[in-house]
Amino acid sequence: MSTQQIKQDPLSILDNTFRAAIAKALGEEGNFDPVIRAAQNPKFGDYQCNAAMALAKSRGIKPRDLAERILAQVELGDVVESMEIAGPGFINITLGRAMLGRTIESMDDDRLGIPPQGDGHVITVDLCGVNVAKQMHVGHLRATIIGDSIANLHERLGWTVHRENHLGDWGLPIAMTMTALRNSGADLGQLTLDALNVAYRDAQLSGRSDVRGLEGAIAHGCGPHRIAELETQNEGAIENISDAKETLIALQSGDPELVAEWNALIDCTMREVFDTLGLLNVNIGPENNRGESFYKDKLAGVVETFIESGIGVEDNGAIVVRFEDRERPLLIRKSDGGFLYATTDLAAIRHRVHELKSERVVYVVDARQKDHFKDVFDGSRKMGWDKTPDGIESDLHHLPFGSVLGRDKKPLKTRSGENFTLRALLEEAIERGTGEVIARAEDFNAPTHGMTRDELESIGRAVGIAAVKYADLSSGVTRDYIFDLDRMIAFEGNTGPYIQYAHARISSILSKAEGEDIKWQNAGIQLDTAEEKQLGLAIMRYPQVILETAEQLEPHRLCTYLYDLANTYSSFYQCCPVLRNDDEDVRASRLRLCSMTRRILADGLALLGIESPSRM
RNA sequence: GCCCCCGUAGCUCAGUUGGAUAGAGCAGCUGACUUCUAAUCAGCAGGUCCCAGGUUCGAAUCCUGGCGGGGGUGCCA
Repeated sequence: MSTQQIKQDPLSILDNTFRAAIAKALGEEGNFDPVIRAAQNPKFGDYQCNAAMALAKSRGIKPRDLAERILAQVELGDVVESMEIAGPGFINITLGRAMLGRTIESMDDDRLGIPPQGDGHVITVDLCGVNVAKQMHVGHLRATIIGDSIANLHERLGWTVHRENHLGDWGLPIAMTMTALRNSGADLGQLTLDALNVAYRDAQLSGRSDVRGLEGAIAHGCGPHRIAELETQNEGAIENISDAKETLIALQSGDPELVAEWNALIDCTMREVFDTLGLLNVNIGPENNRGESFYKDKLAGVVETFIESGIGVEDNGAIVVRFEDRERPLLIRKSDGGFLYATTDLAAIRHRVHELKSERVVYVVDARQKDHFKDVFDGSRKMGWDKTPDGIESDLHHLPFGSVLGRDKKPLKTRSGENFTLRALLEEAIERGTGEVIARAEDFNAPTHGMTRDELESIGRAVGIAAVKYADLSSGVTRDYIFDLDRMIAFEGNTGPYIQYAHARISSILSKAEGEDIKWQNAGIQLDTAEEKQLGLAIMRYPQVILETAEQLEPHRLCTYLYDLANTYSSFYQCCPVLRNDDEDVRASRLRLCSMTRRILADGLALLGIESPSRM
């Protein structure tokens, strides 16, 4: 992914031209980065070339002299309107309006100027990651919507995308929950996820016992947090564990009754999970389920392979992988013969890279598992498991996201100390959004006035969900953030609804133009006013933003761009009458600018998993 | 103990990968609706970029050492 893939736009032309000019000016062979950047301040033009200073210094020339020599080599015709040298050796570039207009016209196709990157690129996105018998909570919000957005972006670029919902559907915790449910005589067919969740928690509390783990933790100087946690666990009963282990063994060996119960457990969980995912408007369904159980029969083989290659070694009865640069080993088999989540993750990497042939595997998992993924990735590299069948080194990438906190800056809990369910939070957001939409529809002049209750609720849902998702996606993924519905639903400034609103206003203009049978689809784009030109420059940047957002795995870059585009449009909207303009050519040009802006806003929002109502 | 992340305006955050006078939103103040949707726009005010060194033409950004907050740290996931 690089700028070179976008051929026709002024930015690429500037890049290529200055690249060549620098070599000529220096009289040297070589590929010099021309450091073309958008100007921060309009008084410095639209773009600038910042290469002269660094290059001049290392060659003992005056930067401004070098800038002069570079400029003498540059032949850009009408791509630029003017260029001048400023400050220590900046070359400020003002783009030609006609060329800019033609560039935007050329972007007016079904790809909006985004170059395809087809050729069989494959990516796996590990996202959502719900656990069977547990409610979705805010933690899953991020793993779901960030992952969905990353997947969307790569799809948009023509990649083959595997969305993998790595369910926690196997192992002792599940067996313990099943045992607890059996003992309580519950009817699995009638269970709600709430009841399941209670059973899960109770089973965890009553069953945890880990004397060896505690000793190890103390011996290895673990933090007080971990030690206290393990001590608490030890206070629980031990018998439950052996019960659960029996259940697990029976389940493992295919006991039909248990397998049926296990499936019922999954069905019960996923019914509600998919309801919630439906509210969230993400593209994740049953076809994306590939949980831990998928890998259960591969774990013994994984460990054996590691042992045979000498990379997995025995230590106190356990099998570990050691690394040269860290003390912490990677445990892949417990001393009691059981496997760990690292084992499953290794099997999953093997599958994703070797079977699915992914050249990129992105794990959208919270930041606390950073060390774990570092170890698992390095462990798989030691085995060469990061190589696709074609020998490509796969980019194994943990995308660590920060925690969602309550207003007290502590993990979000209800009064009684429970996790909020994600569904409850989303429903509240939808309620707030709907209330707002209905209130505004009461205004006789509102475009939504007179719409049916169903229509208004549909818009309200889109607005409420947009508020939550945009608030999450618009700040850097690694940061923690405070879940504050009041702020998210404020709908002013840098929010999802603000962008939706810009989209709705444009839609309104375009539908009026259609009603008046005004033709503009093939109009020449004119950028005579400052506002039109700024809008044109913003439109032009879209393809590059998409490439960078996908490459860097940073959805907030797209958010920042969309906000800037919506904002730039609003200034244009204020200053540049469209339908009211008497000049047919100007009117048609502006309509085409409106159309491009609307399509980019809708496309960008869609990539974030956010809907774009045409009225609100 | 060791490792990782974070620290930018009163609050919430950007900062184009080292460029010019550090930018937005919210909150505050001033102005703009008989007007294509005011969920808007134009403007004012607001800064020890945690601290101290270093690297260089140039540092919020890179390197070193501190301070403060959070997280992780061998048989849980």
